[in-house]
Amino acid sequence: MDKQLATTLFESLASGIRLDIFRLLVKHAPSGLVAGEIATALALPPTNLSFHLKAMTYASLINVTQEGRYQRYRANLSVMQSLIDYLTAECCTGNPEHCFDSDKAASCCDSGPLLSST
Amino acid sequence: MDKQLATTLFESLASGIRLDIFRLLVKHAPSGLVAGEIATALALPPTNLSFHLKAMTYASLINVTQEGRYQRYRANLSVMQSLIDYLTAECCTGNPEHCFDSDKAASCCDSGPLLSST
DNA sequence: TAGACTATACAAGAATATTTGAAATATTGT
DNA sequence: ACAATATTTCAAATATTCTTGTATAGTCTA
Repeated sequence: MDKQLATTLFESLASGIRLDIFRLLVKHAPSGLVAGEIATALALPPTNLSFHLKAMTYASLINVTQEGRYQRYRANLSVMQSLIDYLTAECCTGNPEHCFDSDKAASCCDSGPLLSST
Repeated sequence: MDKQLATTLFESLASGIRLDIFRLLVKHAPSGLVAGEIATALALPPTNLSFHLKAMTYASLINVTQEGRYQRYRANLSVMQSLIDYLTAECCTGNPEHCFDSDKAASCCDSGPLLSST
């Protein structure tokens, strides 16, 4: 996770429409949805949806596979996880003990629960 | 954490400059930095920095306190934590068992480690 | 192959964000 | 009060993103 990817991912989430798309796909993980289902669910014109799906796919926030004439989209949950790691890792590079207030610090910077599985 | 706030926070992180600012402030938590120090560290013209600081402050991603003629900025780590919660909570609302692949699912959706402190 | 269906590519305009310098505000020190 | 310092506000130029319609490409069924 470098800065460029992180920025691109945040851009992908920084629009109400794209956030809706992502959340919809997360709710429908792991089967995903085809473009038409997303368009219906969110009441979006197909071209506009396609514009956002393309941006999100380029950012690797979602994945697409072809199914006949349909395009099936799925949330890329592992890159999302990496982004979360990237965000929280920051708080450990400097002064872990000061990162969050007491209890939060424990969950972020110790070998404890928060995002430290690897 | 509603959608509006989440979108605003993502917008705040969706620029290389603002991401740099945030990461810099996270590294300097909890003391923070005054505007001039940030401008020097990132080699930014003061007006441009001010523009971004204002946006980030409005989004509540950072906080500001006045110190004489200086403005001291600090990363708002708890709102960041809420944003992470918001992101990962999504994967639990639908099909937790399918959310991440096996091991990842455990860290995200069980009462286990990941972001489940509350 | 024809015809229907799904989705994307392209292009133009509308809307929004970014950057910068000049001016303004506020505080400190003499 | 005056000059110096720190930062913000404002306005204008530039750049980027978003939205939509039309046209295009691929796929399915008969």
